[in-house]
Amino acid sequence: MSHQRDRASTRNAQTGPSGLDLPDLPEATVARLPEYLRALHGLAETGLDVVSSEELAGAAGVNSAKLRKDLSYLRSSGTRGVGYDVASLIAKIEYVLGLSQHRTVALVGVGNLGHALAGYAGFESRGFHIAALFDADPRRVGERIGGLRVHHVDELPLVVAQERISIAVIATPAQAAQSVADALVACGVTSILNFAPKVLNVPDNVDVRKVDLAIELQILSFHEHRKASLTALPSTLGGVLGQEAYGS
Amino acid sequence: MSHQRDRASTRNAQTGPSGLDLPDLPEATVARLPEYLRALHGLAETGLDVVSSEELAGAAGVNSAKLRKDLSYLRSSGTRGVGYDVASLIAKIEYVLGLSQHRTVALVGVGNLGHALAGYAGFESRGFHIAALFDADPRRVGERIGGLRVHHVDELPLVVAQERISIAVIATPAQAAQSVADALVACGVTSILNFAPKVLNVPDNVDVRKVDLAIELQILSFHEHRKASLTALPSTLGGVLGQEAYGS
DNA sequence: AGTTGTGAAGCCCTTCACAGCA
DNA sequence: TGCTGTGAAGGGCTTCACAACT
Repeated sequence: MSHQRDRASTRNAQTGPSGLDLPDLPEATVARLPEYLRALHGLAETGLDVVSSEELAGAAGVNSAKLRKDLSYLRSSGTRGVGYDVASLIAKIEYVLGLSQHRTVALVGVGNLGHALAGYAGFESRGFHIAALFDADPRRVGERIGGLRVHHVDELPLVVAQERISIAVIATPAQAAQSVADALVACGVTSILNFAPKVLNVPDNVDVRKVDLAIELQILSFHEHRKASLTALPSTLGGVLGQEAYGS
Repeated sequence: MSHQRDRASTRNAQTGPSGLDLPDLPEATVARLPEYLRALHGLAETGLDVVSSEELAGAAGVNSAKLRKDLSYLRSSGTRGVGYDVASLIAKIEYVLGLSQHRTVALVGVGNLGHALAGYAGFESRGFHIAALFDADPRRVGERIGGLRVHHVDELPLVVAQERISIAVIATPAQAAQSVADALVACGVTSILNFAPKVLNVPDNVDVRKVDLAIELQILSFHEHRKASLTALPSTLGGVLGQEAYGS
């Protein structure tokens, strides 16, 4: 009965003692906020400081009604007739996503893929600090990658506690993934990004997101297959489908 | 007005001239078929040759009603009172996903991430063959990665035609992604897997799927933030939430 | 007896269309 | 006048619960 990111809608607005005040966001909205954030940073760089829902939606690749509804959950503060203030919208989204503090991340498995993730600049620039690397292979332990020493997985409890890590990335082979997840959970890690092609079994208080590269290609393959079977049709409108021009 | 994987439900069942016969699948189902396939291969390796919806659903991390409904779209042929034949279900899903033929893939951008993707064994083992590598950096052109020579992007049209490539992976920096996508589309590529943190603008007949690693972490960060604000509550049931045991 | 296949109900999310406000 | 914020309608997906079948 694993759940693997199915839980919907965050619980009701809660006002914590520390002035915390997180609104009740649909999961679909949460998944889009990072896209808006990325688009906003792009717009901010161009010097723009107010943006309409139409513009921002365009930059984020969604439709504007959806964007407005999403932002409305953030006790949004656009100005009617004008638009949204770019800087304060960035601040609000970063706050909601918990990015006001840079978050430290552990990465387990520095093989082919893990090695690349360890060096991926996009993490540091977008709110995350990879603070520790681990591998089970003794030959890899001690290796230095981008200024970080690779620890043996046995050191997980120690390092995770020291660095106050709550998010981990698993980039191990499939057969090692579950035991690594168990170890991480035992150390108190409560969020896992899993690149191993394996369903992870974790307690309900732990969030797992998965990225399976082959699955993404297989989904595309399906659509290729479908498109091929459509164009192979004798004389339907199949051939014309999807040949419109594309916009700005 | 970009779309970026929004199109729903595949069009109605079409029986092509070549005996093709693709059912009308909800997009959500398409996205899960690869998970079932992965689970089935795992079960096949253990020697199992019939599996119930309950077992398979467990292995794939979904609930059994959903699995049965998904399979029912494939003019499914389970046997009531018994289960599904593993081998023939594998064959059927592979057929529907268009994996009966190995698909050739181009990879553009052999930097940090692209380099890792080029060497990722999971592609070859799950129906895909990376047939060509490209980069815009002249210093990288000519380099050999896993037996493949890196081409300059200018050679895209030539090589894509030669190798009959219809799927491409973009692993370039964000600012190069759109022009690479344009070039790919011009060569006739109709499916793109995009790792660059940038919304791509493509014609409607081209499918794009995106993987943004930082976004995945940001979504997890939100949940960390939320969990933290819950446990900070004075004395609600916040603390107890998600402390149940977890199953098989 | 056991498991699949599926109508029906419900939920979540998207989209529309416009009232409300600057 | 122009753009946001949102009620209401609509669509797709999930889940339930059981009839159908082996």
